[in-house]
Amino acid sequence: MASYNKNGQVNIYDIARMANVSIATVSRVVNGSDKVSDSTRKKVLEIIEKVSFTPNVFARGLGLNTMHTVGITVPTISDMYMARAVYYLEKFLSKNGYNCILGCSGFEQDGKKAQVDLLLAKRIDALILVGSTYAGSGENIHDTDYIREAAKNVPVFVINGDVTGENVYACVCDDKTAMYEVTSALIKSGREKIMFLSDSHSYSANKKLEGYETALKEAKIPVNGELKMYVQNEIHYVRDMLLQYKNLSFDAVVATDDAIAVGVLKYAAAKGLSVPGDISVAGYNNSSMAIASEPELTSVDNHVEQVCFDTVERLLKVIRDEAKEVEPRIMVPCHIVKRNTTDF
Amino acid sequence: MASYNKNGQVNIYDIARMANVSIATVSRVVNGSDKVSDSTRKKVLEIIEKVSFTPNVFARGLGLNTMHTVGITVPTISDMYMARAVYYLEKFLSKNGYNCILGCSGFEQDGKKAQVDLLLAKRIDALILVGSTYAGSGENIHDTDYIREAAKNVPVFVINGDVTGENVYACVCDDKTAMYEVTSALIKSGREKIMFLSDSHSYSANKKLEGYETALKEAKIPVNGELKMYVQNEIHYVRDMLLQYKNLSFDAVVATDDAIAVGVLKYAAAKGLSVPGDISVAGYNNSSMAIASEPELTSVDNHVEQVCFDTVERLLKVIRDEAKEVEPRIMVPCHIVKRNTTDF
DNA sequence: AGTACACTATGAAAACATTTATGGACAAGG
DNA sequence: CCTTGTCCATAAATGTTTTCATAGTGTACT
Repeated sequence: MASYNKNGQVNIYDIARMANVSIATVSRVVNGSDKVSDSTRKKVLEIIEKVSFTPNVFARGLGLNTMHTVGITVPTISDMYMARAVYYLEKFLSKNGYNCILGCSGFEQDGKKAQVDLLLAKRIDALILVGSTYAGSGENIHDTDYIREAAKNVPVFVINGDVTGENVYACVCDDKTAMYEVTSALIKSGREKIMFLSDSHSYSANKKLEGYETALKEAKIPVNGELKMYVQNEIHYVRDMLLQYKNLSFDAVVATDDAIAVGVLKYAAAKGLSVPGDISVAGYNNSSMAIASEPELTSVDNHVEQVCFDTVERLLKVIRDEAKEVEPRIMVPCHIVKRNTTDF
Repeated sequence: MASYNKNGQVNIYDIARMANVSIATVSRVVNGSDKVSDSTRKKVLEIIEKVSFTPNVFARGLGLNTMHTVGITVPTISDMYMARAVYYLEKFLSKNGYNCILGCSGFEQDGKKAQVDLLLAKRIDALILVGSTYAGSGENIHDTDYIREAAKNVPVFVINGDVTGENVYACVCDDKTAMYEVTSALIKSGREKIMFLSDSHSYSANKKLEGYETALKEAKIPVNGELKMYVQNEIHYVRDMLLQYKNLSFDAVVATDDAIAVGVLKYAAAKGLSVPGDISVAGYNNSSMAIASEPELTSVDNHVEQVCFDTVERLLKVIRDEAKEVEPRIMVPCHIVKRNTTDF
């Protein structure tokens, strides 16, 4: 009985005709809003069910100027931390009726900007940027103007980044405190030559460095530049790099990611050093690698789930025009997961 | 100079007025199509650039009945294999002007169906389902009718699943051959009591089982049901489970995922068994765990990148109405990455 | 009882911003 | 003068939401 249009889909006119009502009434029924008599509502719903009518999102988007979609950009999803973040964001958002459109921007500034523009063109309701708001990995240059530019159109939520501005909100892990605590624990357990291995100059990485240095200073241990190194976030790269040094002397390592820490374990194994006896090692992110390695890795859990949950919660508030109630910046604590590569 | 409409956005009428042309001409310029004189095109483009006009996707979607979007469903993205798949799919699709809308369905049938319906309602141009088309993880029941139902609306592409039907296309890894080769290699290196550890009854897992059994039969080794076990895909679970058995005798293990294999390594370490001396172990998926473990894990690389690339390539063909040219089902070979947990 | 009034349920039509089919103006070539 | 081709404008079509208007119904006041 349903007459189909050019696209072969039932539309609101078909429903209206079949139910002997106007399209306005059908629309009201579909949107659950307003006052419609129970009998009419029932009649319309039955027909909608029978011909399985789904309102056209484009037309709806045109009318409402929104499609209940949020954009998520990550540098890459091929990284356990990012993957988990996307997983939780999607989970919480879809639970609230929002779809996620995903963009992997790469680590370059150009890619990120392009990705953001692409998402904005889709008329998303909000934008979430996960991590790495800095440009490049070796440079300390960063340009976040394009983010503030984007914020003129939609609220922007940054996870583990340091952008601020009108209509941009941030949620960060307290990486500084976590790294301070790890380093302090190592010092208390008798370590003095603690190496800091990082894979980037990102906001998070810099906070971790601050925590590390604060702990050293507090213990009156001079900060030794030679013990601070930037490496690729790759197990074998780290192992091989450390093996090249002849006169490197250290008795502990704090790393900004588990892969780096595992690289140190491989180095220790190659040199015949015992862990945590000769060298204590602490990783970061509490990834699956932390329990795959031998010995199993002490690591920092940065509560991705919590961060994502808080972000989505605030995002929904902002979208619902309760922006005054949401803080522009919140911080979530981390916690240390003690395993077998440290003796604290 | 630009006059803004209710939503504060420049529209095609504004451009038309400023350029002294009709909106049809602006549309033609924007879409690059048709014949427009160079002078007009230039004039219009300049104005578009100046006021940074972006066509409204909703209106465009309404007119074209497409928004250049494809839906991707995965059971979870919090799994390295899935995460990498999504990464590559997004990469190849966005390179071709398509956006991805992501849905994590969970492993339950209901969730999957709901997720698919949600995506269809968004009028996606195609749907990609990654892995696990089976229901549950312990049951062999599967209902793929909802997928064929979805295929009535959009082309469906299944990665590592066994659905077939009108308008559904599949791309699978040759897991059977890979597992056959791993098992054969273990047999040739002198192993006889080879255990098969799997985490699911998915299509892939079943293919792996077939390969395993084929290799045994070919070598005239009887298939021992006790050596075939289903476990959780979790390192410590596997270790603890194996430790519970008193009289379990095996000299090799093939696993359907690296995490399971690493669990076996942990078991061996706890029992004081040498790997690969006393027990040879082979993992699957060649994840980051494979090089994090000690010794490093022999594993199977199933070429996610290739699978995703092929899928997107065929998807684009189908969307461009070249469906006759694309095969409904293709298979991509895997390859074994030899490391230190096997002596072949 | 009659009238004014409020309120409910519903319909008509405008608005949303595009694409595209149709056809017209104009120029060039026979 | 007729034909052909190029460039472009007019208008229809796409499928909703929402504002405004109105018919109908019940209520209170005179």
